[in-house]
Amino acid sequence: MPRHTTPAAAETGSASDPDWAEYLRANGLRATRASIAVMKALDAAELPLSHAEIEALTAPIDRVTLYRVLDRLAATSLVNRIDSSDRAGRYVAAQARANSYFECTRCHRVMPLPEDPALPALLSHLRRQLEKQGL
Amino acid sequence: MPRHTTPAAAETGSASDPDWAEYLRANGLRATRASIAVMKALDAAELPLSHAEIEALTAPIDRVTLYRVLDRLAATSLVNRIDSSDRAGRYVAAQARANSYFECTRCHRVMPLPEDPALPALLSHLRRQLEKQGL
DNA sequence: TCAATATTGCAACTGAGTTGCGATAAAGGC
DNA sequence: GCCTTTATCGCAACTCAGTTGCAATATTGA
Repeated sequence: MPRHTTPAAAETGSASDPDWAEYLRANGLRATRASIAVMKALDAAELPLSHAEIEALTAPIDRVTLYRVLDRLAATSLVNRIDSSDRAGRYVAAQARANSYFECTRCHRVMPLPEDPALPALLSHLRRQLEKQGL
Repeated sequence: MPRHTTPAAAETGSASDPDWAEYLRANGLRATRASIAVMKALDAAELPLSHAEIEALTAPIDRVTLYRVLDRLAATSLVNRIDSSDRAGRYVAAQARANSYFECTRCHRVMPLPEDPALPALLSHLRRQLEKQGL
């Protein structure tokens, strides 16, 4: 159940279930098990996800395949890659991309800036971090 | 021959040869062969340098030692670490640090922005890159 | 000069991402 | 629907930046 507007909303299944296969083809990509799964996962995600996080959500897709799918999606701008100072890229579905992101220097989670609708996620993250450190 | 003002200019050798050992000690660090060599190299550098580049300039210092020296210098803010999208950090002597840097997306060299005195280096870099690509 | 403590050098390791290549699966034509 | 072309997949092996453990060594302050 994607939270935001799905582009080229060629709906197929249930009322609001975007047709990722069509979406991918419309953008010149092949509709494969892997690329569809990745789009779904990123679309459903609250925040930018790392390769490892996406891998967990889309198992059992091979990790190299996943890198390649992400590269292709990023090359077509269906997905944006954000690089983080922990040297692990984070990926966001392009239509979900906020203007800018910042990064928690404790745990390297990448999050949008305050004017963004995802602000609640950010605040609760900070709260958890502080608790954890007893601050 | 450092191009910019050396902090705590306790001069020793020839007229304008900063005493790095004193400088390091004044900042609570030990004056070791490695840390002095790194300060010299970074002070003389035109642009932020990668670990590999610094290693070449300070040979024969062990690469792990070099990582540790850079960490310590960065922790004391005598050096700033800039991370680049090619996942390799670049280092600048703190007193040489410009306000902001940008990164060549072809080769990942990190350079200061136009209001900076290092602008000429940037321009000739761009020129070389374009030539190389026949653009 | 000497003891306490930080730094060094080496080997081994981690984690993110890449490359090569044969096997497999989409897409478009018929 | 079937077949061919072409892209994608999956696996193994590899690269590159950075880290960790630890014994040997160097620096500092008394």
